[in-house]
Amino acid sequence: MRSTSISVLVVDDHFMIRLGLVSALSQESDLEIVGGARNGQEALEMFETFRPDVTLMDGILPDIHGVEVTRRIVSSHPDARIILISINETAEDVHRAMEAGAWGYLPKSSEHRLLLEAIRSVASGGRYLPPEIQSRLAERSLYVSLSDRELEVLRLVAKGKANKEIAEELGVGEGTIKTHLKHLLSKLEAPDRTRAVTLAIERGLLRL
Amino acid sequence: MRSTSISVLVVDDHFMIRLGLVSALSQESDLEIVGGARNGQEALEMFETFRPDVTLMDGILPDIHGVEVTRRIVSSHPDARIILISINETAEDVHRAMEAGAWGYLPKSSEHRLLLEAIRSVASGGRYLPPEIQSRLAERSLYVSLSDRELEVLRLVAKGKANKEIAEELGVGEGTIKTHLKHLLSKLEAPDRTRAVTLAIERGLLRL
DNA sequence: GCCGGCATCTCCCAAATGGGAGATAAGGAC
DNA sequence: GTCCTTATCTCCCATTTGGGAGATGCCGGC
Repeated sequence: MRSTSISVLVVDDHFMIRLGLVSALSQESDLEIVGGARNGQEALEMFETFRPDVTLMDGILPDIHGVEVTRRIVSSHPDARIILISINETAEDVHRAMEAGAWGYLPKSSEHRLLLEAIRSVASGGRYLPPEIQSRLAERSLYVSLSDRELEVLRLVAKGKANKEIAEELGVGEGTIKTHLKHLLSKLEAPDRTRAVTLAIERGLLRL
Repeated sequence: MRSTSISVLVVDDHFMIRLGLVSALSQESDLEIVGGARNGQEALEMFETFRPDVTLMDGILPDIHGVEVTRRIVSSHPDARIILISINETAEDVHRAMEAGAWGYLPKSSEHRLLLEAIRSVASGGRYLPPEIQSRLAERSLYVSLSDRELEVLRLVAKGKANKEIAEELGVGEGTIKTHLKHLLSKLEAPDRTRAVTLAIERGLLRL
């Protein structure tokens, strides 16, 4: 981490967003953009190459989820400073980003000032969360974690599979699937399987 | 429409995208950005004020859907040239954008060159669709239109409502809801209500 | 060792779901 | 006028769903 200027790596598959970020940061004398990655693979490679002070990472990438990329980078470089940027501002999402080792979270609608504030704050070792998200994070009673099996079942439910079909596909009894369903319905507090799917999508547990 | 330069209105709720577009266009001598709107309401007002040659419109806006904003502008100004920009590149989406009167469609991942090409093409009276989308549009056998009522029912299904609850909410008999469901299931070729919801989301018919 | 979470399985049973078939009425398109 | 779509309704009925209340074996944490 050089004292003279903060090096920044931008990771986003949308050209327009990369351009917006670059244009916002290039006006600042203490920030220097060292690279722009279009997907998770490129992000991992570029991180190794440039070792940026701060990485701005989009949540949704064509290959790997941004949270997963963050997890991988942090596991090999615990001192990495990553700010996740996402359209999706659910408490779920933020929670998982933080858990993965991100140091900041920015909604895509953030103004110039907040963006710079976040980068500088994170570069100097601080955390950054937008105020309205901090408060929502506090009352995150809605945070639930589904087991791998439950998530797998839910994914098949989202595909329109019936319990019996899911049972065949996973090679277990139908009763087992019903039990998993029963558990995940109660975890998500969903009245039925359809709402369980839409809730899981809303909370970022499931992707279409 | 001035012959000297093309005036452009940018509509997007994400600051970073607006910045990206502005920075991409400001380097071009024949393009002039006359305004940036953050939502549908602002877009309508700004369009009236500036009468831009070309409007770049995001598909997802906080208040009204971009396609709907397009429809409204075009209905009062049939000569409006609007390019829809979206993350979502389903044939469905493009089809509805075109139907609403848009003259072009751009994925958010589009590079600089395509963006400028689209603006200039549309400003001079042409249409613009990315090549890979044109071909997909041709084989859009999957395009189905749900009636207003069917969509309303499906929205409530996505919320986890049972047929009986939906019937009460809409003030009709439960049998009626079942018929609507039956019709929309067959239109979407969905095996059950859950898959109907996820399919509708995938195809951009329904938003969470 | 004990306990909690997970995955698996077993009953029972009321309620919801979805398919089939058909009918009526209103409104628009050709 | 006829045809089509939409919305409304009515039967019937097999299958599915989801809740309740268990039990077993396994693994990891304390």
